[in-house]
Parts: sequence; structure tokens; C-alpha cells
Amino acid sequence: MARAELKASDKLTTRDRILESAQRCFSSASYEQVGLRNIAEDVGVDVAYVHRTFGSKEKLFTEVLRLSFALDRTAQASASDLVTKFTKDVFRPANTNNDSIDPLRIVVHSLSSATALSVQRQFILEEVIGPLAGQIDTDGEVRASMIAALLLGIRILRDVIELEALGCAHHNTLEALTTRMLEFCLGAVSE
Amino acid sequence: MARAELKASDKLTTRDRILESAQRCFSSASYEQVGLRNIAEDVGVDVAYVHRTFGSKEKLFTEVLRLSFALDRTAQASASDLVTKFTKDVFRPANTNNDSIDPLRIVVHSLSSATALSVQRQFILEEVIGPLAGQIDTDGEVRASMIAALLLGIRILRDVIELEALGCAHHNTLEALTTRMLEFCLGAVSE
DNA sequence: GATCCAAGTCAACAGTCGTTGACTTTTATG
DNA sequence: CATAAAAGTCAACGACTGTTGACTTGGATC
Repeated sequence: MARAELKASDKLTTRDRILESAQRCFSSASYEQVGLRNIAEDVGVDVAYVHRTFGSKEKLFTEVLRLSFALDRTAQASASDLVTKFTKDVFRPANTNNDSIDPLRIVVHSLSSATALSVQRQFILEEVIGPLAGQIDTDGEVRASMIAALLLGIRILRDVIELEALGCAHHNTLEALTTRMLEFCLGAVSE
Repeated sequence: MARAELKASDKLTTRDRILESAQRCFSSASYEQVGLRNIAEDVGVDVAYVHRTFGSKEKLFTEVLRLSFALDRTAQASASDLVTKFTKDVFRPANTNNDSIDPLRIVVHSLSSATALSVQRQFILEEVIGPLAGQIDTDGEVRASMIAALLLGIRILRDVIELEALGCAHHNTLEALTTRMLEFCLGAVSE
């Protein structure tokens, strides 16, 4: 029946729909600003169900973070590959849209929550710093951290503070500059 | 009398003490996390007085932002001077202390508040990007923004996310790397 | 058809929040 | 001393929060 078709095509469980809505909510507001009732109303279920499904608001948020950070774990690429990948990632869409799901915005908006911070720290270490550091001979962790700092700073200034100078208008200049700086961090440039 | 002496030496009005406490609070937690009752208890007055003195929580916060951003407007230094100043500023105290007043922490913690964001944007443009851009021949604003991005990213990763690799242990390596990258942004390095 | 488990609802608790009206205390002024 | 404004307190309101126990519904299994 139509019922079966629905279940087959979009096999979105209510749980998944809650997660998707939560991603959007936490992407456009801070941890404290997002209420379980907002998410519940958005999905069309009762608050109690949202809470029960994940155990607590904190656990729901952790799940959201995990899901947002579940990037392609395409293992060990070369260092320069990683850099181009990160650069592309940073300069992708001039993401000013408040309603879109954007891991960075989730990170930024949850920079105040202690529990969210520890999750973020671990993710950055494992997913960004770690792979990069392994590919750099001397001062791997420091140099990898500098790369992360640069990319994070650019995205915050561009997408959150919304500095025009980092907008798409100057894309070419920006990308060239960024690439050069990243290569420098990697030690590829003469020092 | 002792009363008069007190009033003379520390002419801190209760209003000022509230502001100072609010700075500390908003520096260590987000806008939503800080309650007027926290500040009131810290100062030793009633909640109602804190509220009445500033009219509303939002107005108090605005006052805190204004106060925190009232930095030394020591006009036009040379570009390299600005860089060393910023570098020093970035690497000053390994500021993990939650109780200290730190404009950056206020900025980061209020990255979710729309009103706070516009104040921040204007401040960064006038106080950081502007002076720097004026000293760079080509692509001044873009390069200045890259500098701001790098410094902001470093401080967030170091003081908020608390990455060890950016801690004081690696201070020498870090400062050398940062200086080189900043100089590169300024165009001082051969391109 | 009876049974059972999951899915989902409902109402309410306990706590916090910013805010406000009415009150008391202190300080300065005439 | 009287008086009035400023400084500060007290209790409470209404709205909101995450959370919980008790309930109902629906679909699958035996």
C-alpha cells in the first residue's frame, strides 16, 4: 500500500527526523537557545517523545555532533591532498544561510557548552590534527594545529561575523593566499 | 572618616562593581548561561537592583561589550609593529583561566547573539582590519582579514577548545611559525 | 482473538529565568 | 530635625526549561 511505499522510499524513522531537525536547530542557535519543544514541534511529535528517544537533551546533542562530524573517513590521504580537501571544504558555499545544516555553525554555537567542547576537542584531534600531524616531520602537532586555526578562523570571520573581505568576491586571492599559508605550515615552503 | 577614605580610594560605585562582575561572568559563559542572579550574588546585592540599574539584561550586556572593546586606540603604528603587538597579544597568558576578564572569551561566548555580532563586526573592522589594511599595498582587506582569521583561530583552539599543541609548551615553535605566517600575509616574504 | 512491545501522548513536577510592584534603608539637602 | 531622593531589599509573577510517571494507540506475533 501507500503506507508500505512510504516506508520503503523515505525510510526516515521518527528518530531520524528528530535528528535532522535537531541538526538544523543547533546549527542556527546555541545549545541553550534550542529547546526540546522547538524540535518536537518542528517534527510534529510530543516533547516527551523527543526526550525519551535520546534520554536527555545532552545525549541528543552528542548524537547531532557525532552525525555532523561523521565525515568521509577516507583514510590516510597525503598531506597535500588533505590540505586541498580542507581548503575546498572551507571555501565551498558562502554559507550565510541560517537555516542550513552546517557543522561549523553547530561548533561555533556550542562553543559555550562544556560537554559539547569535549566532544569537539576529541573530534578535532582525531579527525583533523591527527591525520595531518602524521604527515609532517617536525613539530607535526603544532603545525597541524596552526592549519586548523587558520581554517577555523577564516570560516568564523566569513560565515559568522560575515566579513565582506572573506566573501566570494575575493575568492581567487583568498584561495591563493590560503594555499600558500597551508603549504608553509606543512613545511613545503623553504624556511 | 574611613567611610570617606573608602569612597576616595576605590571610588567603585555599585554600578561599576556590577559591570566588572558582569564582564567576568560573560567572559566565562555565554549570554544565556549567565543569570542576573549570578552577577547579583557575586557583587552582593539583590537581583532586582542589578536589573533596575541597567534596565534589562540585554542593556547590561551591551554596556559590558562597549566597556570591553574600549581598548587603547593608540593610532597608526606601522604594519610590522601591529603584527608584533597582535602576536604578543595572542600569545600572552595561556589564558585558560575561566575567571579572568578576556574580551576574546566574551566575543566567542556571544557568537550566538545577533545583537552582539553586529557590535563585534564593527569593532573588528575598525580596530583590526582597518589599521592593518591601510598598511598593505595590494589586497589589503583580504590579507588583513587573513591575519585576523589566523589570530582568532589560534586563540579559540588554544583557549576555548584547549588544544595542547597550542599551549605554552610549544611557545617558541608557535611564535616563530605565527610570525612567519603573519609576515607572509603582509607581503613581507617573497612570493 | 489475545497478548505484548514499541510508538507516541498527556499532564504535571521542580527548577530557573527576567522582570516588576511595594517596601525599607541610607544618604544628602534645606 | 525634617524631608526627599537615591540605594537597595523582598517576595512574587508569568513564562520557560528539561524531565518523568501514567496513559493510549497501533502493529506484529503467537
